Amino acid sequence: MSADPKQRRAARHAQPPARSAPQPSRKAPITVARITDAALEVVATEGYDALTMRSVAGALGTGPASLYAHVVNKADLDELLIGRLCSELVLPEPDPAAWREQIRGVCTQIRDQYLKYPGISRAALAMAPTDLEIMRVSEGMLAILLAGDVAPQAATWGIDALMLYVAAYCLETSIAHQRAARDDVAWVVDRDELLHRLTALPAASFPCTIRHATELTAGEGHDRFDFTLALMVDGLAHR
Amino acid sequence: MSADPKQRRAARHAQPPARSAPQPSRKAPITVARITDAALEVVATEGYDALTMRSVAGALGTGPASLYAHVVNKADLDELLIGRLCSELVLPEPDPAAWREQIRGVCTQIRDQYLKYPGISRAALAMAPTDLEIMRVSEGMLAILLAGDVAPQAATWGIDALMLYVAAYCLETSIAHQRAARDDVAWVVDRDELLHRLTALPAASFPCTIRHATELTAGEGHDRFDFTLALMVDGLAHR
DNA sequence: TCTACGTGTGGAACGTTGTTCGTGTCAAGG
DNA sequence: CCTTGACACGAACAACGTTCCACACGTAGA
Repeated sequence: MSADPKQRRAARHAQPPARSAPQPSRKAPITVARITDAALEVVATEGYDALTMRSVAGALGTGPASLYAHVVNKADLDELLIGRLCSELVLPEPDPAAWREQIRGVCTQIRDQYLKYPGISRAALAMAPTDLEIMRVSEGMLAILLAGDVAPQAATWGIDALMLYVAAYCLETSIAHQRAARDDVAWVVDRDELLHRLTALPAASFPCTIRHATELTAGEGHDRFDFTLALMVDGLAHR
Repeated sequence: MSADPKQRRAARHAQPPARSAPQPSRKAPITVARITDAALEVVATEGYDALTMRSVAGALGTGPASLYAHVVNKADLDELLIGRLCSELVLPEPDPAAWREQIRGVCTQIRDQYLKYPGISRAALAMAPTDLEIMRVSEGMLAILLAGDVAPQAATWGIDALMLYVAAYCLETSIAHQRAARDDVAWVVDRDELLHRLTALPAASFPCTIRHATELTAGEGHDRFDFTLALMVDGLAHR
């Protein structure tokens, strides 16, 4: 194996890494897979803010310097994590009769993966969509939309918009969740409190907000998400 | 004025700060406004990553500790910046005949403000929409949509989706811009290079991506943005 | 078999970040 | 005049990403 980790990253991007001998050497050496697993564990239990070089190194029982033999940066680690997440998505065989449900299904999978690892969508937003696993997901979604007879240009731009929205939505709800978990109990969840705040606004400046405070605070679970997804998907159907 | 900066933030949120004596004390004291100005200057010239307590303090000719008498956190500073940005948006008087153009106009203003301060949309995404200036914008957009006869529930959720998308879009393009500015010249802008990469993918795994590589790399300027905005706004009109 | 080497490991350290402590300074009130 | 309170800021602390360098160890060559 090469000594320069940048060359290793390049080697990772060359899709089939040939078939190197798995080399099950004894005594648990540090590998990229183990680093990725430990990092995802950290994010799942403590959130993305707690994802530090030191925290993953600690989970592996070593120091932070040991990671840099396998990973270029923290940005590289982020790329690995998103790649792993994307690799676990199941892309359906395109069915022209059910293309809307299929895309919604893929987006819901992405949403659930993001929310399973709170805050990781921030890494997804700050990353160049160069990764092969991400392109695999894009390819799958593109195939579904094309099977649904969506125009190619609308399909590509629509996929871009969908992925951006899903990531932003998950980032927002992740932040709201962990804020609610930190500041005592149920801070955002308490709809009555939020509704009271809205109606307490100055009536002269916020007439619409006050009149429709119930709609502003409405939505259980992922109603908002489902609405926006349907909005965009149905829009793609009509052009 | 109170000594505890948290009380000051609370005082800022109480909308009309009464009419305290302006107290034009001599010798340029540090104020929240001056901090906000200096911070926006830093972001505009060096990007959001360079926005440090030390950098704004340096721009003000002092040390970082001086800021904490006027600002609770860096998160509080972010909130101030977004509030300032929102306060500079002009909200049109709702015109039922032109509501689509009006929302697109507001979203375009938000976009241009975000892009004027590269990377600041990250702060917008990571913030609770509690701020009064943000609510002023929401109120304005809600008034426009309601004037356009959009159903209240669709209007509120649609505004949420629009603002999330605009922020995510600006974050992505800001990152792409500064990556292009750092890594030599034109790294992302070079469409031929990108197209070449796409067509170099394994044809067996990426048939759709390769076939529609031109559509994937298409779009000058904000074509993608305009497409998605039209997609969502037109969708809101039909429900 | 011994030896030199390359490779992965990890303790220590550097520079930078957000944030706090404590001291100094200056204007207003008694 | 002195006291008092608020403000400014140098210094420091903990934690972060990252790098340097010395050490251990399995393997190839003499």
